[in-house]
Amino acid sequence: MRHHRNAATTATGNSGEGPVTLQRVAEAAGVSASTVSRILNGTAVVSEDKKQAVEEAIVRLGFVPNPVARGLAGGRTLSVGVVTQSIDSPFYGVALRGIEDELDRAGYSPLFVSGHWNPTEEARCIDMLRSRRVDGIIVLTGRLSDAALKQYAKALPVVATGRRLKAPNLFSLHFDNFEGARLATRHLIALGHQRIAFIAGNAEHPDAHERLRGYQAGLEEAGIAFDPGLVAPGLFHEESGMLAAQRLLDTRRRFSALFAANDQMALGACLALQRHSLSIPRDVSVMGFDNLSISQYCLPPLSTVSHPAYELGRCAAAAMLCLLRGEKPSVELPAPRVIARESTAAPGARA
Amino acid sequence: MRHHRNAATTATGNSGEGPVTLQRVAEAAGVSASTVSRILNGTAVVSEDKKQAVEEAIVRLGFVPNPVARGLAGGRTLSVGVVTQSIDSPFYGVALRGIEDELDRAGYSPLFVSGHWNPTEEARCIDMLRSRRVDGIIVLTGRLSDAALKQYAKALPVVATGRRLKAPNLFSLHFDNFEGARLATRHLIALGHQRIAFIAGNAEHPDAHERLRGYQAGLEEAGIAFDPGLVAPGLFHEESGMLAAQRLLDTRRRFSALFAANDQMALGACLALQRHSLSIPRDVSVMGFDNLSISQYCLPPLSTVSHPAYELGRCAAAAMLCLLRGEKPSVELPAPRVIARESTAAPGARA
DNA sequence: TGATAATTTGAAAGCGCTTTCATAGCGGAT
DNA sequence: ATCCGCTATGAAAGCGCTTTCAAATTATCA
Repeated sequence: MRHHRNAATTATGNSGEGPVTLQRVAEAAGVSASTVSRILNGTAVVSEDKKQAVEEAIVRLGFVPNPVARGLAGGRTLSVGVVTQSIDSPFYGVALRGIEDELDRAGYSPLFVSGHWNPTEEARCIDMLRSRRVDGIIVLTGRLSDAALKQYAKALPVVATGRRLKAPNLFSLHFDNFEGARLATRHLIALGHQRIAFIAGNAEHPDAHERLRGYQAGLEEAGIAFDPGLVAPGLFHEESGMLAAQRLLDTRRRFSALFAANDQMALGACLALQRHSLSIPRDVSVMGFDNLSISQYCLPPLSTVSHPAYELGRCAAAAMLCLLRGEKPSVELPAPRVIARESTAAPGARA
Repeated sequence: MRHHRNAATTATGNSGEGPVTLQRVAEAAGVSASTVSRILNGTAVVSEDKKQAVEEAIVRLGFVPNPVARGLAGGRTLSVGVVTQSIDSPFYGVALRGIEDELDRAGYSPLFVSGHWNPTEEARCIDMLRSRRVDGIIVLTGRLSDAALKQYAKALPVVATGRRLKAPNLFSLHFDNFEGARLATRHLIALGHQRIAFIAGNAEHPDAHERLRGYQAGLEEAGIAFDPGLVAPGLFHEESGMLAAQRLLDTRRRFSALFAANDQMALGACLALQRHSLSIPRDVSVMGFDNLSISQYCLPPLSTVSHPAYELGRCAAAAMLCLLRGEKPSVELPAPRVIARESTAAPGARA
């Protein structure tokens, strides 16, 4: 098992043999390793001439600090751990991209791990990230307790989405699901709908509850009585949306509009509706939540609530960078907004 | 900037102060660090009694080897780099999940980076992964040259998808896009279609060309002349599919079926068709490629060609694990298969 | 039984970097 | 000139592990 050589070596094909280490840079510049390190990290004042010499040597040799060694030595690894729930989630995937982009601009790289909405697994992921010496951790929603998060924040900066939480070294980013759902409901009501069914999300999901409440609030402010028989539970994925719509239809309760707690379930619901020869939006208006990119291309294009995943990721990463710099983050998420497309319309003949 | 403590420490809350290091395990077991290391890695024979003692100590202290230190010392980091093209791709996202699952079973963790279909960026990603001391690299398709990949394989095991390539320490996994596209075309022809339009993929994309060829081959074997006017270029995403279909429609060339080089473009095309008041499949049959999970929920559910992303990821990871063990991988991808759903049917009145 | 080879084991070096700690150099005050 | 307090710099220790190297132990053979 031989040490493999520094990446920079093969990449840039520098002259000398062996990897380009900080030590070699030091020799080339005629200074000590400590000095080079100090220049690299800005941890101390170094005379201008040495600084010049070192910087020149770094460029000439194509030196790239080894993050592994840095990590071991107790320094920063320039990497931040990201706990997502499922690497292939259409919603969070976009958020990951936002994180990636933002982090990249600062020279950091993300380490993605999936917790699968399982607190135990999420904790395991975080331990793993810590053992890999990440500089900070971004937790995209998930089911970890707030207390656990606060605990982690004692050891390294944490940014969490999907909650409102205040603690030292911890920043949380919350999207207003309640307001979004209320807006969506209001939109449906404004179109003239009175009987609006709701497909709820996974009960353990933090967002799910808020969206349900938003729906109820929307109903209430219009003076429409909340009918529990008009809400069906779902699991936030297409199939569950289809099943839920099915069930709703089976109860023979009438409704002219259907609001699903996310786009994926809305899509599934559309299929169920179509199977029952119900046309959208003529017979039933359908509204989703999240504004997945796919939603604008389905038939009919889905009305939904914007939930800026990319921005969410970017903001989370930006907040992390602030924390890492020791500053107090002050980023904020855009407010929810209804995106009216063709799946919603005024109630037609059949209501 | 103080060394933060080993993850295992806070996680398991062990008794002694400070992180649980290999050294501490050695002391607890009354042996030297070397011996513990040897047991951990199986690099030498150790007497049964010491082995017992060490294993007991490991469990008791909750010791978890520090991958960073391991990496530095030249050992394995138990991590493999994965170059994907875009972290939020609906197709590759699923592949990532396959990789994650398979790697996890062997105690490895993936490091995902995105190359964005840009060779320079991909190369940069790989350098980054190498500097982080990954044990191997999985490249999901991409535009890196075969030569570059072979070069990388000299330094560490490489598994690449989307190509046929043989080299020492390098394994490639290829899905038969040609055959898949031929099958799809054949399916359309079997339904009775004669004028089949095609929306091609990104020309620089390796898969795109094969799929086009498969389409042509399908036509040819049925004795249908290939009409270049019936193929429109696309970019593998929804919008480009919509635009391409638009353009096809604008040429006023008649076609009773439309085959898109992937599902995303097929979805976009469906929207364009619908905008022209063309019904699917009554007026035009639409066929996609990839079998994204969303495709079974769109309206109408999309006929497509299975392209097992999850399996692709799993196989790639399994192959990597073989390479890492010094074995020769022998995994193989399932053959393409047509998934007939409701977007394709025999040509109707209007053809 | 003594000598030699084959084992197991520990000490120590090293991976590439950061960070103390100590020293050399410096200007300013006396 | 002399002493003091600074600042810039280098030497060296250390992060947690692997791996050589050599010593210690045991087995093997004449």
